[in-house]
Formats: sequence, structure tokens, C-alpha cells
Amino acid sequence: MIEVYYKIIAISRKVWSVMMEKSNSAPTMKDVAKEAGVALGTVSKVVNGLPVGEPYRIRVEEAIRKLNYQVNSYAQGLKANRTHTAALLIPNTYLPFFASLVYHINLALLKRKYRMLLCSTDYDPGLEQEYVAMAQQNKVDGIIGLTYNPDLILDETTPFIAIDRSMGPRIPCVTSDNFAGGQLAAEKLADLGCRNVAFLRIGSSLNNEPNKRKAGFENGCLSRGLPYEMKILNDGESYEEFALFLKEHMQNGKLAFDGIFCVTDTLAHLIIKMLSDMGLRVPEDVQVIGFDGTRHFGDQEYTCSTIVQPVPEIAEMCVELLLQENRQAKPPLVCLPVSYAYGGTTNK
Amino acid sequence: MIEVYYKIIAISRKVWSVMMEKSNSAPTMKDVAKEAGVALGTVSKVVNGLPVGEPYRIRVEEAIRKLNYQVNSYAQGLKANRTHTAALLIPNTYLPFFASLVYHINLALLKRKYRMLLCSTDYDPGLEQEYVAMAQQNKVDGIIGLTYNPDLILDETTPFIAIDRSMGPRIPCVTSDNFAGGQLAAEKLADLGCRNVAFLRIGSSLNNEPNKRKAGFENGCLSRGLPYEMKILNDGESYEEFALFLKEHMQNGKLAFDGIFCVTDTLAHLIIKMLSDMGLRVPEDVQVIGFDGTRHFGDQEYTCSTIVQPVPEIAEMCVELLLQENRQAKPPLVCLPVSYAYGGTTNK
DNA sequence: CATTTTTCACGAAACGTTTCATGAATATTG
DNA sequence: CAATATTCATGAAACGTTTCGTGAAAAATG
Repeated sequence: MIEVYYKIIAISRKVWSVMMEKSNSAPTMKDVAKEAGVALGTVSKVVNGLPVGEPYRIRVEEAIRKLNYQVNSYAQGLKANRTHTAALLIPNTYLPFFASLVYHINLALLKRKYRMLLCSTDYDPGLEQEYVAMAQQNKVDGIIGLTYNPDLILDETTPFIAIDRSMGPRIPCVTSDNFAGGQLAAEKLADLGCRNVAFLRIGSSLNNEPNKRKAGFENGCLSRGLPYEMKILNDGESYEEFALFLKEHMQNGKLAFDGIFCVTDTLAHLIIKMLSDMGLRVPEDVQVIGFDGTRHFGDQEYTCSTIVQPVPEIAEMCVELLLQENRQAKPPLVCLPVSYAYGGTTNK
Repeated sequence: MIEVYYKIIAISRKVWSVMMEKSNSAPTMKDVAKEAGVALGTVSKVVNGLPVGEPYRIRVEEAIRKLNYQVNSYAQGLKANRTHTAALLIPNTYLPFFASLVYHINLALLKRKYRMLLCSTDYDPGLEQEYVAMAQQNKVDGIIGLTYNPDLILDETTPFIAIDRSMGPRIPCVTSDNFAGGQLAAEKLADLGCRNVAFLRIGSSLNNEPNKRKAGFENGCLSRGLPYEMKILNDGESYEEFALFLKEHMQNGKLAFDGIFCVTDTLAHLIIKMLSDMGLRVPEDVQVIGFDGTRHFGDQEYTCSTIVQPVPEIAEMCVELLLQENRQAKPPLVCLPVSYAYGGTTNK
């Protein structure tokens, strides 16, 4: 009795679905095939630009237009195991260097008809790991990551390109020439007539490429015989330490700096503010050089004199390496050349 | 004869695939089911947190861990027709307002476990349309778009939330209160003692929400009896027009402006530069107010005195509306309150 | 203890593609 | 003109999930 009742429900459900046909859902290849009076495979070929007899092609194309058919990427992805999507892991999108990276990587991916899944991590190692897992189960074709989690676990099967941090021999790393950048900053300060300079940086326990700016700067100073001091902020120390450091030195005429190299433009901006609060003029009293190549509003003049990272080239290289088939041909570390740009906080 | 040859190939292929088992590909639910000795459906239930008998659940979870199984989102998406992904169409990511939007929308989506496909359009109407088509065939659950294509064709089935431009009664639009913002700027300049002000803006033929800043400013000036002039750049005119306009007025003492409202912070920045080139000091000689709430490096102090758009709230509202089930309950236009922030280019 | 009801794991079907063996139709050759 | 070779549209199978009717076992009832 009850069983009969169930069957009636089942039948009525079937009747219902037949009645509804597939009125609301998007047209599929099957619909197109029926409309054009051809086989499923033929439609697939037309859609993918494979050779198909001219009369068939025309009929299929007409049907596609008529039904406003669009391929379902999820069905494609399921079958092909390729999704034409890459994930970008980056701390945030509002710091100029990151924003610029996002923009140029998106552009480089677009050029190759790839989509970009943006994953803003806020420097959170846990979130970074979550995003990696998400990207993998989302079957992205690859991941580009500027990450801070030293223990990031990566699936062997998903290509990964690291930015600014070497993550082992199997994972290519793209970075700008941080050592040369530090050196260049030192040389520039020397050329600009500085007699006593400083290097300021916020500490990072992570062994990443930007750390080499310090060694480059030291090397540059030594080779020019330029005396220098360094102040490296440790974890937990506030920016006030920089203010104390500066006051200590600037109030003592002998040790006063006439040139400062800051590890990033963000820091340079902060330091310039501190100097101005101390009554010092930039660049008249102290020349300041930052690092990154930050511009006002992303595309106007530089916010300070700076060592410019070649962001478009970094982006292009990341995407190039990511989509390159040949795993063997991928170099472990790509270092791209930096340049100096005047931005009003030095004499030239 | 040939036929036999074909069959041999076919058979050997089958033998080959059996030999290879599925050694390299990622584990599937089937593998987990086999490992745990349960049915496929049971694994699915465990993965989706549906009720399953405790002993079964434990065995499945163990198998998942052992095989390091991850669901295939593409198979899920194909079946469920929901992908937990939203697309964001935005001109670029390096202009601060856009960068901030991207960041906060990503955050709001993350909070709801949604992924974000970033589509940087470069103001290109064709690219905007391409991205919309891409998003639709990618079966995203919705699109948030700050677009400039007046003829953008949208699939009825994909929810769309517009930012800053009304796109018809069926598409909700989120924006900040641009009229109130213009008014606030006028009132602020009046409060700061200005006697003769100007409104500068770059023309846009598009009928979007930010255009209301002009009406708001006029309204504010009129209600305070503050004389004002406007200079609106037409398509194709260069920024030099602004310089000419300013020189014309500033060199004539009577008409000299002591307050300027620029339609964006970007423009304000440009104008401040022009004023400084003309030997005028900001804010001593002229006070300048921008619009957007741009900060140095995204999170430091404001780059100029400005009308701040509530970006986090805009982002939250967009995502809220996008993912809201009830289509009817979505209002056509949401206007969020703006505020004034001091940024050094006014007296207070 | 017999009967009815409930519970719940099972596994086949379906989602919309791509791939590829099949065989009919056409083209080439002797 | 016959025999062979080539071309190419066809449609079934597979990709990895979710859904849901089925039926066995357990629980509740008389």
C-alpha cells in the first residue's frame, strides 16, 4: 500500500520533470546538437575549433547563436583536468607593491586566456595553507604565491611559483635583484655626496630574498668607503624605536646621517615623517631612498626616491614559468634587474 | 586485417590503462569508499557533514586522511550548479579606491567561504563584456561589477551587483552617498572660511552615481551662499585645461579661489601639484578637498583632505546582496554614508 | 514473538563535457 | 568498374561528484 504511494510520488515527479522540460536551465551541447541536427561530438568539435565539415559547422554555429549557448567550464574542467585558472596568494591588495603585482599578474594571465583566483592572505600562515588547499581542490592549473608560512604544505601535483622567497629546489622563485638593489642604494647615496648613512629595516625571521638588500647595501657602502649604521627592528618592537635611533644620532652632530636607505617605500614614508617632525628637511638635510618603486595612485610620480622593482617583468616571468610545460627547464631562482628612480627625497 | 590491427591497438590500450591503475591521479571518492569499505554515497555524506552512522564516519575519515583525499570542486560544481565563487569586475587594482574595494570584497567573500575571481578590465567595455561571458560560462554564483560599458549584456540567470552605476531596476546598485559627499565638501569649505570655491571634475558621459557629487556640491554652496565655479573636462581634453583654468582665475585677484573640491583624490593630487607649480601654498592659500578617502600605502594617513567612502561597508553590502537568496528583497539602490577626513590640504 | 514502522547504507543515474572506436560515405588506385 | 584507402560524423563511455529510490536490518508496537 505504502509502496504504491511511493511509486505514485516517483511517477508524478517524473511527470513533473517532463512537464518542465528544462525550461529554466542553460542550454547544453545536447540542446545545440538537437537544434542543429548533428551529433554531440560534432558540436564539441565546433566549440573547440577542431576540423568539422563546413555545412555542419555553419549549422552548429547557427544553433549556438540561436540558443545563446555557452560551454560549461565545470564540465570541461572535470573532463580535461585543466581549468585555465591560476590562484594568486598575496598578503593584501592595498599595499602598492602588492596591488601592482596583482594587476600585472592578472594582465599576464589574461594574455594567455587564464583566469585568476585572488587569495588575499593578510600574512596569516593558517589562511595561506587554507587557500592552498582550496586552490588544489579547485583544481587550479597552478599557484603563484608571495607567502610567509615557512611550513606551507604543497601538493606535489599543482605547480607553484614563489615570489621573493625560495621554497626548496623544486619550486621556482621569482624575485628582483635585492642584493644589487641594496648596493645601488648605497652607491647612489655615495654619489649624491652622503658622508654618513643608515640602513633601516623591519626584522623578518623568514629567510626571504628581500633580506639580501641589507647585504647589498653593506657591500655597496664598503666598496665606496661610506660609513654606515644599521637599525633592524625585531619582532614586537614598535616603530618608535626608529624615532629613538634617529634622535640619538641626529642630535649628535658627529654621527648625524645625511643619507638613509629604507628597506621599503612604506618605511621610507614613515621615516620622512619622523624626520620632518624632528625639524629636519628631506632632501636638504637628509636624503632618503626607499625600495619598491611606489608611485602615487599607482601610476603617477614616485612617492620617494626609490629602488624600483620591475613588477611587470616579475609578473610576466611568474606566469611564464607557471604555465611552462617542461618542468625540468624551470630554473630555481630568477633574479630580475632593479633600477633607481628619483622621487624628490634625494637631490637627484 | 586492418580491423584486427585496430582491435589489437584498442586492446593493448586497455591493458595499458589497467597496468597503470590510476597511479598518478588524485584519489577520488571511489578510492576512499574502497579503502573504507563503504559505499560511494556514504563518503559523500561524510564529506558534506550529513548524518552518517558513527562507525562508518570514523572509517571514512580515516580513509580520507590516509589517501589525502580532497573533493574535486569541478565535479561538485557540475552537479550542484553552485560553485561558491564570485567574480569581481573592476578597472584595475592599483588605484587606491579600487585596491581597497578588491581587498574588502575578498574579505567579505572569504567570511562566507566564497572564492573570488578577479577581473581587471582597464575600463575596456569589450573586455568587460568578455569577462561577463567568461564568468557566466564559469558558472560563478554571482558577479560584482564596477563597470563602464553602458551596453553590458547580462545573462538573466547570474546575479549581478553593480557598484556606483545603476544598471536598471533588476540590478541592485551599491554606492556611497555621492550627493551628500559633494554637499559635505561645500559645507566644509564654507566652514573653513572659504569665500570663493571651485569644483573640478573629469567629464564622464556615463550616467553613474559619482556624477551626483557635482549636484551635491552646488546644493551645498547655494545653501551657504558660497560663490563657486566649475570646470568639467570633456572627453579628449587634457589636464592642461585645469592648469589654464586655474591660472586664469588665480592671477585675477578678484576671482581667486581659496577652496577647491576635486571629484577624486587622484585629481586633487594633480591639482595640488599644479598649484604648487604656480607658487601657491596648500592649504595656506588654497584649501583642497578630494573624494574617496585615499590613504598613503592603503592604511596610513590620508593623502589629502577628503570625503571618505565607506569601502568596507560597500564591500560587505555588495556581498550581502549578491548572496542573498530572496531576489525580491533586494533594493535597487543602496547609498552608504560618507564622512570628511582631514589630510593636510585644508586648515582642519 | 509476530508485525509494523523507522532508519540508513547502498549504488545506479545524472550533471555537461571530451574522447575515441565505429562504420558509412567518399576518394583513390589498379 | 572493382577494390582499397581515407575521411569524418556518430554516439557511447568516462570524468568525480550528488541525489534519491531501494531494501535490509534495527526499533517500536501490539
